[in-house]
Amino acid sequence: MDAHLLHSSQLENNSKRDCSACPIRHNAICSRCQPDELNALDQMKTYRMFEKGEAITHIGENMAYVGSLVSGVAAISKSLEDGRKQILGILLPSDFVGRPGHPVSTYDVVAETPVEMCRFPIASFEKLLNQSPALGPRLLEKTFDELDTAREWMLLLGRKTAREKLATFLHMLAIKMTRLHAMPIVADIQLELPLTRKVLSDYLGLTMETVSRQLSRLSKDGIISIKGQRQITIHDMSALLAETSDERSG
Amino acid sequence: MDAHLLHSSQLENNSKRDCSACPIRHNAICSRCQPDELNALDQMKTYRMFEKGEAITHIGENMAYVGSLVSGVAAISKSLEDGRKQILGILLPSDFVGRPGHPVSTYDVVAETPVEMCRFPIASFEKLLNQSPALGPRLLEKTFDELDTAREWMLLLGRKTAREKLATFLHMLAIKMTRLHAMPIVADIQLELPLTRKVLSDYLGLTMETVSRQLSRLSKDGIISIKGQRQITIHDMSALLAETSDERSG
DNA sequence: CGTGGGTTTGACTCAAGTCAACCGACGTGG
DNA sequence: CCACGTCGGTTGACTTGAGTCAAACCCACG
Repeated sequence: MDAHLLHSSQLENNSKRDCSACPIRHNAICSRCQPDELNALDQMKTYRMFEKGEAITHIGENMAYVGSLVSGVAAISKSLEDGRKQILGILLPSDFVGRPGHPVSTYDVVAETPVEMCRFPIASFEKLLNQSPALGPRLLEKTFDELDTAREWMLLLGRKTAREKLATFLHMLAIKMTRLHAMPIVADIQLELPLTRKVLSDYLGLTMETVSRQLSRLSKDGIISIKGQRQITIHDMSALLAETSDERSG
Repeated sequence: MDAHLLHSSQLENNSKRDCSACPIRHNAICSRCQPDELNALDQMKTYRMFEKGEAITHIGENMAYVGSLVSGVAAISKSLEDGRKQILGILLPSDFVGRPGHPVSTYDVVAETPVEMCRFPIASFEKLLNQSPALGPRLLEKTFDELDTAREWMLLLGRKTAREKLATFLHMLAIKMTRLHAMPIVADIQLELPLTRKVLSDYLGLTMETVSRQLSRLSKDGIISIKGQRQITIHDMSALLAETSDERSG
């Protein structure tokens, strides 16, 4: 804890990582920026680490920063008064956090693994947003993408069975992984589950136990197999797709 | 009702309604436009009526237009292969339809009442979007608002009970109505349900029967009363809020 | 090798879905 | 003017999928 915090503050102090070497350079909010805009962002950026389980922001907080996730995984969530929790989105590297113009956060955002963020003071960012011709359109595009993802999930949460939810999640994860690693879609895709059963259940609107049971059933049915608690192999992508009940799969 | 339809089809033929007299002028995508931009929009706009039940767009369609809803109510939805349907959002006057830059629709959008739209050819609109300093930020703001709404609904769909869902819907509707009509929040708020039980069930991720039962129960519990099938009176807003289980209500 | 967090599995419960009958308002046509 | 059909809504009886509670399990780690 202390060691880690020390590490973060080191990063915070010395780091002026070169944007051109940035791993999320071509996908993040800055991806369309010309050298002059990139330079302006470079001036105002600072890096910050969040450890696993740490809150990046929480409901009602007045955010001083917006920014991009550089590495790690974070979850956006909301809860009911008795603690029932729903994960509203998973943030991956290059995803944007914060809403320019609305500094008060409407969500909890928590690091699910160690997370590194590239942050901009919200006021400075808003100012640049009003001038830059590249920043606004990119943010709009990213926001539309998030809206599409959220609505896809609404269909899952409102209308899919537990088995369909798991199948959809695994299928989506497999597609993301193969795209990311530019792998061919073949038989026996190997996945490393980045989430615990509990987190997964909060993402799918289920309980831990139901997630566990449905994974077992998919395994018994030969569609996937499970090694340990995090290694999943998909044997039959088209069978998995069929289990999602999505329109396009029929 | 008939008068309204007549009025609208007249509009379709002759219409070049003056933007300054437009009922959604101060809320729609154009709300921040200066006279010159407004003029450009005015040049490219056409009005179109959709009758109740008619598709405004459907999944996979290549949209020729984007635009604003001027009057009526429409529903955005997605379905599974066996017909299970989830409503992803309700469109009210001043709401925007379409995604500039992505002409292929990812949703079904259906008129739930007679709907009037103010439409812009998508290519022309995109061009203007790149030049106008007012259009982009407003669209971004509207998209963020929709994202917030969608995520609020994800919590409802994933984690709330049937009773909580109904309470949340009624509470939200009451807030909207009182805001819209600038009414004080007092006891006995009268609502006219704009949706059938079936549509409501597709919005809340329930069946028609469950919606009906929960409304009856809320009525028996004295929180609301139901006159006919569309007139609902809320007797106790704070009791209703308590039934939502939302964080802020506790 | 113990200890503990994450996970699996079983037995039971219950909220919501399914299936079906019925109700009541409305519009149409004999 | 009444009979009829339709459509949306309500209610009841029954079923079921997912939740709850609890015990056992399995590595991973110190």
